[in-house]
This record gives sequence, C-alpha cells and structure tokens, in this order.
Amino acid sequence: MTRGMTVSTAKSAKARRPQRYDGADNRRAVLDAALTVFADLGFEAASTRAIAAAAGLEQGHLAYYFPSKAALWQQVVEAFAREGEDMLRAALEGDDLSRPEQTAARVLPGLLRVFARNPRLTRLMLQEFSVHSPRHQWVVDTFGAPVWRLLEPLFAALRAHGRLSGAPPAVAYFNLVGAALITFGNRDLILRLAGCDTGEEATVDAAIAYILGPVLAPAP
Amino acid sequence: MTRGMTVSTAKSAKARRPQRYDGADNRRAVLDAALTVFADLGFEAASTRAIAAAAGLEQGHLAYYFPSKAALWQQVVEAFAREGEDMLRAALEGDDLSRPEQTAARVLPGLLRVFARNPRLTRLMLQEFSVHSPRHQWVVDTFGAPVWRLLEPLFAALRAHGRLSGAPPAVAYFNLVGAALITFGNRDLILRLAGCDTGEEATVDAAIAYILGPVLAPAP
DNA sequence: AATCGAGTTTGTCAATTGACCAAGTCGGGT
DNA sequence: ACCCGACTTGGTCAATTGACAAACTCGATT
Repeated sequence: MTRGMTVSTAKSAKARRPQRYDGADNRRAVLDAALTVFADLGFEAASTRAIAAAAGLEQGHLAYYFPSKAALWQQVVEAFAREGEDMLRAALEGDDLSRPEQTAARVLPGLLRVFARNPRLTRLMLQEFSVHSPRHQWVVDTFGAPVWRLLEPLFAALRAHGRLSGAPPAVAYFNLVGAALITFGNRDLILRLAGCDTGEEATVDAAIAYILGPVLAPAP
Repeated sequence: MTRGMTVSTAKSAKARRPQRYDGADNRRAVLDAALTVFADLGFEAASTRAIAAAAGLEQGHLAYYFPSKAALWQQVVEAFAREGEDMLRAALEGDDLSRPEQTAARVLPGLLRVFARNPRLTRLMLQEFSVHSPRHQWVVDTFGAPVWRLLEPLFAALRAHGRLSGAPPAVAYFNLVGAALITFGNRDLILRLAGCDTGEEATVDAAIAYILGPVLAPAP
C-alpha cells in the first residue's frame, strides 16, 4: 500500500512504458513465483531467497520492485481478491433481494468459481484466515468484512424466505466459504488422498452444486 | 514420535509419580501454552520463547520436556486427534453399513462436536492442512488418511442410497470437513465479523445440523 | 549435614533471514 | 564513442531463533 506501481509510473511522461529490457516481465515473474511459494510454504516459511530462486533471480533483486516481503505478499493478494469482490459488488448492485433465491443462483456460483480457478490464492487466503498475523487483520478488513457485508443481506433474505434450513445466515455463509476454501484450495491433497480432482471441470460443477444445495433448496 | 512420555516413565519403579515438585504440572502447562500459541501464530511464527513465556517459564526449560520444537508440536496434536479417530473407529466397528443414514446420524455429529469442543486444535489442524511443511505429510498420514479411509465406505454407501445429492463421496466429505474446520476453528473471527458465536451450544447444534443436512437428507 | 537428582535458570552459539548498499551490466539516445 | 539510467547482482549486517550446556535450587533420602 505504501508504494504500488511507483516504479513503473515514476518519472513524468518519458519512460511510461519501458521499451528496452523486460523489467516488467520479471516483476510479473516475481509475483507469480511469490504466489506459488507463499501458497506452498506459508508466509513465514517462504524465504525471499526461495521466491527469488523460483523466479530465476537473486534475492537482492526483489527489493527493486517491492519494498519488503510483506508488501510483496500484499500485492500478490490484491490482484485476485479484488476480482471476487468487484464481481460480487457488480452482480448485487441494484438488486432489491425480493427474490433472493434467484439472486443467489445468479451470484454465488460465480463467486465459488473464482476460488476454483485460483487454487494457489485460495490456499493463501485460507492460511491467513486461521492465523493471527499482521496480515490477518488486513485480509479480514480488506476482503473478509466487505464481502460479508455484501452478502449478509442476501443470506438474511434467503433465510426469511425459508431457505438455509433455518440456520443463522452467518452459519450458512461460513459453511459455504469454508467448504469452498478447503475444497478448491487443497486440490493436490484431495487428489492424493481420495483420487478426486477438484480442479476438473465436472468436479467443480458437482462441488458447487453440492455446496449451494442447502442455500438454494426450499424449506422441507 | 521419537520419544513420548520417556521423561515421566523413565527410571524403573522409583519416581513413577514425582511426589515432590510439580514437574508434570509444568509439562501440562507447556502443552497448553503451546497449543494456544501454535494455534494463534502458526508453527513458524510461534517462537519457543513465546511459548515458554505463555507457560510462565524460560525458553531453555522446554528442552527438558521436549527434544525439539517440532516434537512439542507433534505431542500437542496427538492428544486431540487421537480422540476423534478413536471415537470414529469405535463407532464404526462392526457396522455393515446396511443403513448408512442411521450410521451417519449416529457417528458424524459426534465427530463434528470434537471439532467444536477444541477450537484451538481445530485451527492448528486447519493450518497444516493448507501448507506444505514437514508437519503436513505427518498430519495427513497420521490422521487425514486414516479418517478418510474410515469414512469413505460410509460416504460411498450414503451415495449409493441416494443421499449426498448425487455428489462424489470425496466432495461431500471434504465439504463437511472444510465447513467444520472453518466454522469451529475460527470462532473469534466469526464472532467479530458476524456477531455469531460458533462456540455457543445452540449455534453448534444449528451448524452441525446445517453441515449434515445434505449428508442425511434423502434424494429429492 | 551431606548428598542426590529432578527440575529450572542463565548464557551461548551457529544458522537463517529480511533489509540494505555499492558496484556492475547493457541497450539506446546523443 | 560516450553517457544515461533502468535493471541486476553480489556481499554485508543486525536481528531473531532453536538448540544446547553449564550452573543453580531445593526437597527428600541417607
């Protein structure tokens, strides 16, 4: 948050797009490598040297693009989670929730698909969800809370319309989030353990339908 | 796994119960403090000094009971997870799964209650679930795989009997586990965010009923 | 009261790590 | 041919950390 794209938009109008070299290319490589290493090892265990190595660079090089390890981590997260929240906000805009089942059927599968499409970042979020760290509060404030505020009215309306099997909206919501994070964030583990590939198209569909079942099903 | 209770059962028959001092008491204090600190900060960020301080001792003291930080962590985990697995194994013993709905209704709520009763250890497991670490493989081998092997036949039978809304058994199983880990492992977060206390008796019941809904409900 | 030994503290050490910096590379504009 | 500046490297540094060991406490045994 302190800087951001400072480097590439620095000067005035001259080097707005650096034609020579491929610095921006390396920057993307670092972000991608960091995503993988952070997701695999967790923030603490992921050394900047391991990230640099995964990107094919030297450790000192990271400081050229990112002021600190924490800032790198944050920029890795921002790209993805923004997508999910923006999608939700757009999809819910102007919806009066008079037919919450229809709204849910229109909005929630897309949200779950964001998780399914990004297993590495899903695992990253999952990690910070369950650990008190300088990053935890930031993730919760920046994404957790806004998304919940966005979806709380929908879940409340669903319950008022006899869905959710009578469970409190928060219970249904975190049930959904938990199932999605674990199912789509641990693709390798589930494949290894149960021989089921939760990245496969058909399985994604089945999992989403299963997760949303209690949300969309009418009261018995 | 290398040692275990070596210290307290060491010698022959003499100091079987140390009447003097309260060494065993401190040992328990360390285990409890370690559970809290590990669950709050994660294995890497949890320093042995912080654990010792939480137990009211000095860092060097930990080595007297536990050969290493990793061994301490392992002993913290073993106590709990054993309970869940043993309970499952006993409850499933001799069951021919001819009425899987009844078996599930008899066995699964108890499993979920184990999670609900132990939020700190639930969070601990949740962390290692999503990170490749020396501990990940151990947790999966020691608890993840055995529990899945134990429950796979039940979920397969449930599906064969028209439950699970037609989803693959693995999808339903990890849905259940994910929902439980997140719901009961992040009690503080959910309380802070949504004002819903997933440690409260009534909420536990509601969450368990909601989580098991698709598992126990007959096909539509 | 001398000794024993489980329990506890204090101090030390090597290794790892993130941040930082001084020097280098290299293509293009002049 | 020279220089500029974006880009890259290699090396250094202070701080933290887990492991370890030597010394100390103190009730009980002798």
